Amino acid sequence: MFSSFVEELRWRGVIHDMMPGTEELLAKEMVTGYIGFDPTADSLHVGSLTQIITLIRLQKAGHKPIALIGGATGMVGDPSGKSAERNLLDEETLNNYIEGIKRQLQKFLVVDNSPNSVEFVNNNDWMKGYSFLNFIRDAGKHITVNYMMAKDSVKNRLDSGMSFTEFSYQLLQAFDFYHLYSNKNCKIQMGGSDQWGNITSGTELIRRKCSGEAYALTTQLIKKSDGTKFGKSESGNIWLDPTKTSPYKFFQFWRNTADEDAKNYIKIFTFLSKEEIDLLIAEHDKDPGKNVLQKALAKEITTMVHSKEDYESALETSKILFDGTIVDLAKLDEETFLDIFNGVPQYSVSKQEIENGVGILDLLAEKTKIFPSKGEARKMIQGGGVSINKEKVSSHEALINASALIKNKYLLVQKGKRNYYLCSVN
RNA sequence: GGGGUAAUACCAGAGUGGCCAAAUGGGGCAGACUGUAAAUCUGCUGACUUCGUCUUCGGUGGUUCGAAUCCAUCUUACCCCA
Repeated sequence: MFSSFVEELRWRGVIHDMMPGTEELLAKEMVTGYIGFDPTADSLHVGSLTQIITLIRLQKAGHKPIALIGGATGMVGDPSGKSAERNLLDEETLNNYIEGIKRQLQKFLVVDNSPNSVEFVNNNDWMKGYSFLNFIRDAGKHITVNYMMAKDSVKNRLDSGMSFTEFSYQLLQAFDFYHLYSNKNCKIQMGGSDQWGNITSGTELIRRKCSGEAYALTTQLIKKSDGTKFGKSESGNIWLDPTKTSPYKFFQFWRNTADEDAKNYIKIFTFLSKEEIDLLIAEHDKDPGKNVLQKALAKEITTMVHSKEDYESALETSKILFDGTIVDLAKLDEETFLDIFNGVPQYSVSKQEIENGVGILDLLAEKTKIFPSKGEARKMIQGGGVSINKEKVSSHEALINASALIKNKYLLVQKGKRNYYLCSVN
């Protein structure tokens, strides 16, 4: 049963690199493996999802996952993949970040009584009381600067410069691995492909310090077919925290996956079986216009990250916003109506103003902040990009009055096809 | 330390006295087509309450009726010599 883990990752196409012997070890016994999450924000985003899922798969294969929160490493900053030195976070910010990330991880990785239950650790717990002098004697003595300099994360920065602080990062992370190896018999560290250098510093330290054998497995960087960065939307990062990215927007993010990407993502991000996925792909190929894969993706991931209810309401909202008519909207009772617009930006306008009739530009740019200026609102209207109550606004001189209100209270504004805003009057 | 070259909007990159809010490409936003895709085509892309007004071409000061463009100086970057 243990053998399935690497096999599973392989057909899902997520493996980037492995150290020789990794697969054999995983086939032989229950292995403890860890992945580190650095607190660089108060929430994880979809980019971290790959690693969370890898941990879950490890556990499903019968092994024991450890999720490490980088309370200590977060104080230093990982130079991997970074072209310039970063600013240090202050302690208060960092603590907020740590708490936020811990809460999220706990939602995905549930602790139970089984021998392979997930375990949470924070490297600050063993680093905070560890003196610099002891560290450079215990860990530093075993790793040469020459070895550290050979890492890409360092080499790439030799021209532009790099502080000693960031240079030390790989040794800190290596020490984490060593610590977990000797205290928790943790033999594998996993991570994104950019972590290879850091991870192998760890296996090296383990080998030199206690002649131990430890292993590394890294996952592919998630790519988009159009070459842009995965995990961003026009309005920024897609966060896992529902207050930062609403479940509706989260759902839409996956719903809008390109055809070429959907086939990969469904393997990478869902727990559907090979049979189920093959079926979905076959169905998708028959009629790509039906977006079978995108719908399945959005369903699986929204349900996992948020909840079944959130998925259903996002689906319902999408149906009404994209396929519904204004009549459908008006028919809903008020509670359902508001529910639908839960994830949509809202503005309120005074009743008085609407009753007197308000110019469309005033409404869009002044009464609300849907557009930053009248000029921009005008340009968008002239380009045919603004709709009110699903009807295209044809003139920037249009006047909005009470007769336009849905349910006597609401105005639905659309910027383009996919950006909705709700104005309520009171 | 000496010499050369450069700095233009989100990025790249033209422009070298008035026709310059500044070519072109990319990116972004929107429209058409479609499938809430892709590709393609079209429009917008310094700010502002249209006409029009205002602030921009590394900083500062100058020449001129008029400067992104000429001069001086400073800053920064790259290159060459030491």
